[in-house]
Amino acid sequence: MASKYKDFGGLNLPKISSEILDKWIAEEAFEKSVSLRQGAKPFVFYEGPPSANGMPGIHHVISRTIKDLVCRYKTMQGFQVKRKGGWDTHGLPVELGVEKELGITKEDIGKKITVEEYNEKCREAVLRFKDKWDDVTRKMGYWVDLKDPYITFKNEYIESLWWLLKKMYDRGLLYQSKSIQPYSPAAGTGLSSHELNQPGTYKDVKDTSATVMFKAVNNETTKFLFDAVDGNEVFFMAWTTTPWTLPSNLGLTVGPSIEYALVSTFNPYTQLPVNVVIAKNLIGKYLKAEGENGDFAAYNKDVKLIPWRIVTTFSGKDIDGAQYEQLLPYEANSLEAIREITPGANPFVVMTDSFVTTEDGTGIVHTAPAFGADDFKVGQKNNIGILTMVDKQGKFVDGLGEFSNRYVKNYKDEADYVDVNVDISVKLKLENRAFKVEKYEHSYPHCWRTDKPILYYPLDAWFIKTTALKDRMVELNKTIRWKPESTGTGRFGNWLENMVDWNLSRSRFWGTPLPVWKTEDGEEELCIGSIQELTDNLHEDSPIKDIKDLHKPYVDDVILKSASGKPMKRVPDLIDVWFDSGAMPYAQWHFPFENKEVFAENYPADFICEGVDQTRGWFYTLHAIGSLIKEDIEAELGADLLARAKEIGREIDGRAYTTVVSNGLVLDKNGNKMSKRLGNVVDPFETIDTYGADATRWYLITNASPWDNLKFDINGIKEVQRKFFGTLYNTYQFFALYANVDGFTFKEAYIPVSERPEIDRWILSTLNTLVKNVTEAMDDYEPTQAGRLIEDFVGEQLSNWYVRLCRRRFWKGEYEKDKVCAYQTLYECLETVVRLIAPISPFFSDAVFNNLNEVTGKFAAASVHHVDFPVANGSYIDADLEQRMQLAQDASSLVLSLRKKVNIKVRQPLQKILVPVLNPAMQSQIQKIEDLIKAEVNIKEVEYLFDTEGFIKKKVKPNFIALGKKLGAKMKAVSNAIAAFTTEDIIALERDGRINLDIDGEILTLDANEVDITAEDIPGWSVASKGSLTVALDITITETLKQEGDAREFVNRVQNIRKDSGLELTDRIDVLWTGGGNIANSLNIFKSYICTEILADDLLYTDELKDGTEIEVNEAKLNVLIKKKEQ
RNA sequence: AGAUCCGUAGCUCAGCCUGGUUAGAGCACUACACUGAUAAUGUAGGGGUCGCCAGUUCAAAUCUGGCCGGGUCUACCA
Repeated sequence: MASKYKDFGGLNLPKISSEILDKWIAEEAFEKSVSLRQGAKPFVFYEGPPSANGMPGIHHVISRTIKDLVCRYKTMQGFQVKRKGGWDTHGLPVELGVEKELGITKEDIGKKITVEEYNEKCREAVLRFKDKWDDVTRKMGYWVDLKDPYITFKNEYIESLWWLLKKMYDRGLLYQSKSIQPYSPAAGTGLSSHELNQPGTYKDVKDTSATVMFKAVNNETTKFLFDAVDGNEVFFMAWTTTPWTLPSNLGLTVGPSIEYALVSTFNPYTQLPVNVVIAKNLIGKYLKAEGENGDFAAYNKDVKLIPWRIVTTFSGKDIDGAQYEQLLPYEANSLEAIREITPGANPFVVMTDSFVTTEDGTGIVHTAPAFGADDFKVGQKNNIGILTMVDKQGKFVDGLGEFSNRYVKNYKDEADYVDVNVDISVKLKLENRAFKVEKYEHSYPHCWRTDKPILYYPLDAWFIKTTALKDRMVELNKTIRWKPESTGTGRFGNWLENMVDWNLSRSRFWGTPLPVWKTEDGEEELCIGSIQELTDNLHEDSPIKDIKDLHKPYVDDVILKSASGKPMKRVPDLIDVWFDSGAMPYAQWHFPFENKEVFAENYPADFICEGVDQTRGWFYTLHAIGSLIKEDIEAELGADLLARAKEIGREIDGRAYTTVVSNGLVLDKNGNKMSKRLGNVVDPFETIDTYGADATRWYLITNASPWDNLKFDINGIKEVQRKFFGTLYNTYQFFALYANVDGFTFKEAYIPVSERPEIDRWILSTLNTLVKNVTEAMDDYEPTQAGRLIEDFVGEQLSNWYVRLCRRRFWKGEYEKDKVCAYQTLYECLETVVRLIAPISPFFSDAVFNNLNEVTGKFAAASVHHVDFPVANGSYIDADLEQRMQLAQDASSLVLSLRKKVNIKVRQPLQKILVPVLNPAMQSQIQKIEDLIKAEVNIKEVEYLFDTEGFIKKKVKPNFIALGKKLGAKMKAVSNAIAAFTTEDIIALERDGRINLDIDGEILTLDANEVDITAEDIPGWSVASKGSLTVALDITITETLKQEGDAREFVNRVQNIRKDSGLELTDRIDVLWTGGGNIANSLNIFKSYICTEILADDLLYTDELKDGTEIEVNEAKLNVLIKKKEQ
């Protein structure tokens, strides 16, 4: 055990962190923090697996700080908190990274590079930055098990996923269907709705939009239109922001009850007279109101104002079934081609559907069934067929004339890309088929990885029928504690309400294979739920009999045998990577193949935390899988394990987690999102290395609630470092300095708090109030509040008041009871504070804790993270005491401000202050802290004024809270009456306890406790007041006071000389002085006082002094020489 | 378009749930002090139409409605 408290020798948080980190690693502090709680109730935390194929950013630090502080807090509260780390390893981010690195595209896989080699590359790439991640994890002080993480590409992990999928399959919750899916040509894969819902996918882009004219066919339905325009051409106008879908157009959709108009006008591009059909209230979007019924005859290309008139109006259902001529006929989209795909299809008709609105465009929707979910639906209903004139790489197919093989968007980043949408529009303009072409800004979804616009595309896909369990998911969500609550009820709740089935399949290479095998004719199908099942169903011709790796391409070589003996091949799809992470509660333990007991103890999670962007990501997939799989989990665990789980507080009800914290984004200091593009990304390593993990974490947590977006400003960290850690550091250093001098090691018996001085009892009361409040805040997952409370305590109460007022107790006098009280009290404060801050600030707290504990040995623990969180001792809390200390602080502040006003420095003693007391309780409160005030502001006495003669001028204000309820509407009048009170009125009110008021002829009785009476002024005195406290200062400086002031000034100068000369605190000195003029007398009178203060054995006047130091005391010049006495 | 959060001093934030006296802190700035904790500290000062407009109320930063601005998310939006 050390005998001295260690001197930090300067506040270097990064250095402290790295020393503590070394110590943790050497002592396996993390592992111990878990093993020490063996047998305790578990607090279950799930780590959302990051993908280690990119560098960690500062935004990863905030959620990990929250995760860490909660886990540390719960550990200190006595729970056992295992934290298994994890890595998300599959999916698009990895694949695209590899593609980029190898300079290949999806099409090259299997050609230029084998799938085997490609997947091997992915496997290598996926943990490329694992070291960096582990490094940031360690450096930021995030305790998570890095040695035994779950990794989603492991066979065991995949096997668990297969088990889950099989269970869903058996329940009919996994099915195949063709549907219009968001598809990323650049990535070559379909996207799920939650991938589409990643932040940043919807972007405002300017696209070429075209309002095009479909030429109507004159028949029974449209006859009334043609008749109205004397048999001239009639066009249906439709608007599109995706002209590339026009070759795939097969229909037009109108709203059945929308009012349409047939308008005669001119085509602005060709100046030809045209008759167009458009929703009546959208005419204004295309034609100026002033042009209505304009002069048709005078129109030519130089006339700006196009004349138009409404020929007739009708409703959408009137043109239901109307036919039109194909807009862009080519070989590939001919009627024959259409009917080859969809026999009996009847395209190019006008249909009705309720999804049509008149908010945009023309009220007539160009319908290409392949490229929109609504289009597909309405197209199927009306059997118009389906045309997919764009291939999976995002380019037009052959047989589309000049547009064949052109990319519909710039998917290849071609420098000389010419927008085919513009070319289509130009062509239509020339053909008198375009009415308006313009750039249109709208928000359009983009692939979350490639940043390229997605398109909607008909795909075969496998779905999980989440909608079947919607009610359960909604109900369960109501029992999950969300921080902040609104994310759960609002963002997540709404999402659940509007859920669609989970599009699970992905046509990529590196991922968990969908474990479904089919016969070639598609008649027989088998879903595999384990490796055992796979081997049990092997076909004798299967080239692979003993599978080593469940990934492609090996898994695709496995041929299974159907019930009827036919060979079965696996469907080519992989599954959504979000299923990987959403299944981690089960797969991390290789459940149910292994670890059933461990799983039972660790399901569901008590707490998870990720960024708000995970709401529709991980939070959703965890919740969905949990809800879907509940019965299977119960069945698998069996009654015994379920009962055991319940004993330790685990309840399996379908929830995968019971509390979820979703933190906001980290923005740059100007409030912009951090992005590589803007170059405003903050490097966590740099930040942590420069300012230390403690200051960084403290800043991230206390600056704003975690769910508010954080404007990250490095100056904020500097401030935290200086104000909070600097103050705490100083307080510790102060303690260590004197405790080392006096040899305080807490070996004396604990002095009962009741026997300690008032100020000790006060700080301990405040400390325990703090503990109580911090515990409440932490229990409520409000670390920001907890941190701010601690900051206030350390900065204001402990350092700035307790230590400042108590300094003399530490350096003066003998080592006796009062001093021991002071040491014990300050020690307890420090030790408690470091335990309170340990969850947020794990390094510095541990350093201070160790420094303290190594001397006192009060805890048999090597780390603050192995001890218990402080528990508030209610018997220490004394509200009266805290209140009167507040009075003392206020009174001192008032006196200091008065001194400032009259320019009398604090070192100059003054005789007294006057405090008017309004009631005996107030006097008694102040009397108890009188000595503190006197010492703090350097005055001799406090005089209480009981005003019965009207000496004190008083002010009265209504107590609005009390009176408001009673008076209601009369409040204003009464308030005015009170404001007009004379001093006599107030005296009468105080004396009688009530007064009658005449309010508009009505007599009201006003009770004394319905008003607040304060002393406002003491005539002839300089006063200051705050709240009900008023203080007057006697500024008369008598000769004695002046002499004492001189003596104090002198002491101060000598102390400075002592310090400058490098004397130890305890060194004794002799002092020679000369000069002094009119203060010489003061020094003689206060000689013994001075000697005590400066530890001088003698203070001698001499006529002449060489080598002295010249000083000035209250304008008198002296020369002083101090001599250190040898011991 | 809908949901949600945010809008209070130059900056970062309290206060709002539960309406009530003169709306508070810290940072920054200015001035003056203080200095056996000194990479500290105190006092004072400037700086606010509490985003805007209505409503409820005796009383609104606080409650209600609407609007504006910003962020995030959702959306079949052609």
